[in-house]
Amino acid sequence: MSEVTEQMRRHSAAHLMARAIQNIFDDVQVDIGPATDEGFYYDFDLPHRLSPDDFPKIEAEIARLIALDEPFVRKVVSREECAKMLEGQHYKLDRLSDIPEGEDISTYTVGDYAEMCRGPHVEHSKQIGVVKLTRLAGSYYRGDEKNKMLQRVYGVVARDEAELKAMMERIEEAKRRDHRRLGVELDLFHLDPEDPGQIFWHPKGWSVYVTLQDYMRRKIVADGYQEVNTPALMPRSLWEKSGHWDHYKANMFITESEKRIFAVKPMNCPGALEIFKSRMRSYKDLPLRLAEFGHCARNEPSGTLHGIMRVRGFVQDDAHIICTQDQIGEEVAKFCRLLKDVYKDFGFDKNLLVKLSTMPEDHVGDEATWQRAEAALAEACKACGMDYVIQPGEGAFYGPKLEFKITDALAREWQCGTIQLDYQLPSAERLNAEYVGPDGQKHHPVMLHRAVLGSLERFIGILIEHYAGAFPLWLAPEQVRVLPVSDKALAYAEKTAEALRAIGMRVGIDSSAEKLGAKIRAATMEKLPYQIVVGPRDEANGTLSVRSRAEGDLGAMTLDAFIERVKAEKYVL
RNA sequence: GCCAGGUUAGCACAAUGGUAGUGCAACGGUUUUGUAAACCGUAGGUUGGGGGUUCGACUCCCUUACCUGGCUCCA
Repeated sequence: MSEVTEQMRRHSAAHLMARAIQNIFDDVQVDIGPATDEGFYYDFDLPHRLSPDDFPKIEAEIARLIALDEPFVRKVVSREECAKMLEGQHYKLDRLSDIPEGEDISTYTVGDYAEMCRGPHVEHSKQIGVVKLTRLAGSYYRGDEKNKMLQRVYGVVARDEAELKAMMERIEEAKRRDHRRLGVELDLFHLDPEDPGQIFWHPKGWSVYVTLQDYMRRKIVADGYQEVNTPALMPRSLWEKSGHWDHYKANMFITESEKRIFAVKPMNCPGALEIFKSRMRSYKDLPLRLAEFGHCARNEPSGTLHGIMRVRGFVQDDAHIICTQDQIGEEVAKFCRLLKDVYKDFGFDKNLLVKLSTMPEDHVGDEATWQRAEAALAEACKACGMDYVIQPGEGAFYGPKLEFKITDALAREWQCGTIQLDYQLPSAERLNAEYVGPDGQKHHPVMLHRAVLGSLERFIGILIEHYAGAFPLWLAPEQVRVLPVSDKALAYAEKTAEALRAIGMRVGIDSSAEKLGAKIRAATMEKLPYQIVVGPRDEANGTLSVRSRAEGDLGAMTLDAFIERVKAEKYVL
């Protein structure tokens, strides 16, 4: 028999949990319970409202079932036999009807408990190990919010108590990296419960923000973009023409002035097209790459908000490329090169997940155009050596897209970069953007919506967790702090700080009355890249005593030597 | 928005129906300090908001806002 995989153990644990819950509670309807990357879950519908207080009882029952060490027995059955077995389990029966005619229907039986399941499973229940339930959640049947919400129980599986403990410690470590926690500890930003989803950036957090933004600005200017800025508040008439009023109104913040309705922009694209339309455009102007760090507001449902990663007010490193149909391929490839170049600077180029979303059922435009567009996206990925997975039918109704995803400290995926093809917005039905072609006729251009970092807010959230708050030198809000050993060294400390500020470094001085040890501890807790200790001895020798976050005490060196060091480390990227 | 669980001082947490505490941070004083926490003192709260039960509520019930974990959605 084949080896027992982690997936098999998790999936088998899910079966035993379903059995345990049915043993304990009455009138349990079971849905499905797959293994996940982390553990497993199972969805139930039962009159009893499950709570974490129920976990010990359920875990004990699962442990009892595991200890019985019963075999998991697979059997191929007829549709009728399976339906008979599932009598009264209407979610399961509904799932049974999904299985195409002619396909094998298998069941797994363990002890007195049988379930329709594709498998595979462990051979004996003891192979599962230790099961711990971790959390409880609601989940719509078949993932559709129109359906009933079921109760989902999540759990993890470990070989033994020691491995379980190690798993729990990993979760604790991830929590320590959580950007919401570090954001407060490092005094980067705060969120006000009275103003949900809006970020108050503190001096240090804003330093990271503008440093990142300036970096991105240099990158895009070098790549042929021009930066623009468009109004935050735009009139209803514009949103009606763009289609947002019909399709996006629920997510827009709407306001009124002198009987006219305005909306805070949820996207920058109409603004970019207004600029394009402000004068007659020639095919010689294309591609036109208009970048905008525009502040957008989206009224996201309260349940979706998450720290600074999912908010209601944010800025994307947004740009709109207005081009001809023929230019799409080259523009997408150019974008992918830029994205890869940028991600490399953060170490995100390696485990990057690229998703290509193709034509949905509900779409505009003919299929041939869609196919060409999808091919252009796929081609661009290949040209840059990026693997991608296809998400069939997940594209926007106006065009296919590429999404670039990064994983946070708690293993959640976040979409950062994206490039979306849009045939709709520039069309006559929408904002009616036109250029004069070589034939002297007017044509509608194609629009590419794209962002490399996604929203700056989300990207910074990911960076905080990625670096565990220890920003690389170029991004650190305070790159160096000078620590005078006492007031007597204060003048020399100030002179040193001035010299470093003169080369554009962000420098602080700890002039508090604390002892040196306490100053070092404080700077260390704040994760500063460099600390420079100065005292009478340094002043006499004309040196600095340097401490690096990565390497500890580096001993005495001259100011010039330190400057050489930070230049080599690229204190500006 | 939906399901579940939370909300106690700036932060991290305690107090299971009977006088709201501890640590760090803050503030004041003393100490002038050489590589991860000097010492002493002070102040800080209508226990998220509102309502109810009770002689008495941080504690029990209802309601509301927000947060957390998922689901749906999404940068």
